[in-house]
Amino acid sequence: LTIPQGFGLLFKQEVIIVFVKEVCKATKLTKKAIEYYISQGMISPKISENTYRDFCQDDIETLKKISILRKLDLGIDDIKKVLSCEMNQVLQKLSTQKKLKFEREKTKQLLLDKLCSGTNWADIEIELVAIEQNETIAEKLLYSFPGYYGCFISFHFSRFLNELIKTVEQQEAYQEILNFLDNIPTIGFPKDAQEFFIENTKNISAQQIIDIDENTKQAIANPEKFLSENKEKLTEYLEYMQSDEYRNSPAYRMKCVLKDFNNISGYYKIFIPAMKKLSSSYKEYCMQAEIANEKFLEVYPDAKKLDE
Amino acid sequence: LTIPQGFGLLFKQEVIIVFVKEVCKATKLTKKAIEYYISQGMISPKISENTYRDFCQDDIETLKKISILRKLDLGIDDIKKVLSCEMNQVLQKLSTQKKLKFEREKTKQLLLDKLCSGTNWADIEIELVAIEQNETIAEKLLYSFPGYYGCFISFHFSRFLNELIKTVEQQEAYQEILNFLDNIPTIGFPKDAQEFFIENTKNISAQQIIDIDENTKQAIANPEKFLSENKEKLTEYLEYMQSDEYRNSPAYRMKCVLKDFNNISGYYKIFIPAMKKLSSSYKEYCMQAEIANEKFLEVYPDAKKLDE
DNA sequence: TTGCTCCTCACGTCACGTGAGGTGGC
DNA sequence: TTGCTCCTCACGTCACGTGAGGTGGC
Repeated sequence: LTIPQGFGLLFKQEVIIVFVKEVCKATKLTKKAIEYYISQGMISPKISENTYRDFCQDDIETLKKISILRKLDLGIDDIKKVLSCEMNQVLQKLSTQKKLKFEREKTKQLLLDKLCSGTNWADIEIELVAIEQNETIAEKLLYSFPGYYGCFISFHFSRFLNELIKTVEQQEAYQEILNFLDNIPTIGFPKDAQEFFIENTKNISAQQIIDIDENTKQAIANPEKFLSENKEKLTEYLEYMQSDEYRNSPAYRMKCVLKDFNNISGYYKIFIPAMKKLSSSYKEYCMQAEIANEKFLEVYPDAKKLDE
Repeated sequence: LTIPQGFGLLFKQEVIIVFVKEVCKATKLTKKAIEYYISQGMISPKISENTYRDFCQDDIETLKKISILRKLDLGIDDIKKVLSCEMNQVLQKLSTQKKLKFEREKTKQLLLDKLCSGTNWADIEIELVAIEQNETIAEKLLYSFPGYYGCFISFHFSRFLNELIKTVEQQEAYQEILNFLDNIPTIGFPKDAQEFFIENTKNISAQQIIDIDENTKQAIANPEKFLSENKEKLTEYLEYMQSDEYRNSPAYRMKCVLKDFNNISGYYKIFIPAMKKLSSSYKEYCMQAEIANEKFLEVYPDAKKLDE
């Protein structure tokens, strides 16, 4: 749909108005949908003398984008954010949120099957409680921490949150975690650090985040293999980490910001211990991680310096 | 929550009323949710003289079930069906529907990531069209065929429906399929056959359906392996298929019903050829299936009789 | 009287869909 | 005049949430 508006204006002083119906065709949206988006201020076509709306090419482009984002299940408010240039920042969180929801849906799916094949209602209910607990923590993690970091730890920890709470100790740990996460906003990231962080990590996609997590997992599960297969990369990496280039990079500054925050907020002192109490699979993972780290330091003793 | 109503009535003629608040506690539902379910006729507690509602133990049990089913994302109408003893029949379809939706969500997820990492809008739009086409066909298959059979073929074919329509021939095939599926209700399964079918297959879970499909896929992909690994089972199976026991079983009757229907409805003459035109991966699959079948008949020539 | 529970009724949500009723140009 | 498009306005959807305003028992 290209409008020969130039010709119209040039030769005849005639104004060519683009009507809704054409816009509907071009965007495959209904009239009512378009009217709704107008009412939401997402586009603002001029209104001509005869009260008809006049859509410009920009309006149509915007509507096409809206249509796509709606089909990808974004809500109107999120679409507004995406359109107003916070695109990657918003999509990153939403994509992660969808991935997390996805895992829960999978579990619910299995529960439906279980119901179908005769499992009793009480057992299903118990498992549903576990799913909800997982959801609560994962969502709070996602939105308590800025940008990429929220996506990462939310995804990282949700893996360990599928266990049923059985003991009083676990129940207490769950409460501690909720308290911790509810109070994060008050402690908060320093605002400039937060913006800096978001700006520098907004282009990392949810898939990349998962890949990073998955790689770490594999490395920890089998450190010997990881160390032998990645000798060159690791040497390079360690060199880079000790270089001035790194010390002056945004990555380094982000690391420092995170470290400070984790110390001050109680991430290390409250959150991590509570997670270990809550989830035996997480505790197990931490133990493996420690072993892997020791093996790593045996091979690369220089790396000790980096932690200081 | 057990109410000593017996005692109350026996010794004192005193009526013990169970109030909403207790029901809220017992079911973890809100008052408003409970009121809504009452307005929908899902429970009908008596109303005592002082206009207070009096919930019985049955009401509470029903509410607990409703709560669970809502958390599993069933709508109110579906829940009504489940509660009115069509449980397995409904859950089977819903579970399959969810699985299909699930796959689509996964694809949409990837599209979100693609958008995030810079893929242009037009490419995303094209892929969205493919997802919608898949959805249209899969949904129609699911609800055009009764019980287990609808679940099975819907799931079976959706695997091959992720290709983009590029040629005119594909577009035509797509239309043929839609026409075919829209006219199925008019041809229809004979009603008694349909009931018979649903009755005999309602206990098959969505997971089992997928497993069956997956097994077939594997067998076709590598027939030699399948034939050598399942010698005993296959011999047993062929014997059973030739026995009077089988000829008198519901399974046999169902097979006949299906075969007749597939001949009359145009399933073989219209639907299958159109699918081959639409989807190259399905065409490929069919060719493999034919090869596998020949190999099978080489080893078990007796099986030829079964097809007549 | 106060504080508690219970009730009904009305309106809001979200992203539109479905008419009803009226205008403007050919 | 007829048939077409355009417009606005009101009400419906789904599964409740959020008050408002009033009753009943201790």
